[in-house]
Amino acid sequence: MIKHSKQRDAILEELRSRKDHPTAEELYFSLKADYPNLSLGTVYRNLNLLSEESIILKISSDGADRFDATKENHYHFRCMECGKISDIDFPVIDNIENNAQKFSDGKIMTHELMFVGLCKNCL
Amino acid sequence: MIKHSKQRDAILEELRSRKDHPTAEELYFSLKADYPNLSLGTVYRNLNLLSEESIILKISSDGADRFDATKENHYHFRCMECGKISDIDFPVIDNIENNAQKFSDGKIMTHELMFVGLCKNCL
DNA sequence: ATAATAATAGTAACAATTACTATTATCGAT
DNA sequence: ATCGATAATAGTAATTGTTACTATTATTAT
Repeated sequence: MIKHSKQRDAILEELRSRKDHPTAEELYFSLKADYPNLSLGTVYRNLNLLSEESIILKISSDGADRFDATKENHYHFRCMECGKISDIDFPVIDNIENNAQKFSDGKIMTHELMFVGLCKNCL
Repeated sequence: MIKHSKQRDAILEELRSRKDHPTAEELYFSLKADYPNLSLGTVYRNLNLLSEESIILKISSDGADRFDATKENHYHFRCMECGKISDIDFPVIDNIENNAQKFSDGKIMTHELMFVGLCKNCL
């Protein structure tokens, strides 16, 4: 049975308020101001819990995992220099999972598209 | 100046001989039979070196990074249950980087497409 | 063959994440 | 509202994946 917690609410709210895709540690430091005795483990535990529930998205990349509060599928851009990940407004490719299904003997359920290059800052 | 090494050759050869996408540790144990005093650090160092040279591809995912000897762009399938990554023979989407470029203020250089679901084994 | 130096093995250090444990907060039943 | 059961937390320790360090070995140009 899952109980409410102020910390979890705050973590989700903070993540939703940001358009970047922060790491657990970045969220932790942002929240530390309002919740001085928040624990980093709590941030990790809740982010994992929320991503298991598909309420948020976990993005694995070089270095620390990043998190994204947007639930509808959308695509990302990663800077190969600084590692920052941002959304890209490229329209989601319709039906691609059905098309890909014929090439797989597993069951395709979703897809992730990452564009990679150099961000404005690093150029 | 870059010098030859038996270890590097063996690592690349082993990676090329496999159609899965092993982790550094998996490669290390495979090679250990033929190179009993191979060091895990050597495997990591060479895999990083080879991926910086774009001779191989590093795939970051949940848990340990995985490596792929195929240089031309192609797509992958990740099992959300066991984490294994395999190739999928879906045709590479032509021109997608140019199309995406208009949605980005950075410089898009490549793209990565990952299908996610359940593999045959885990179904 | 020699000298310069890149690469290695082995180990220590590090960073990101998870596990553990005693305490606290939540929530349903009274 | 209080109580009891237990989920969640804070704080810390442990684990995992990876990189850094150092003395030794291997490679290559001369």
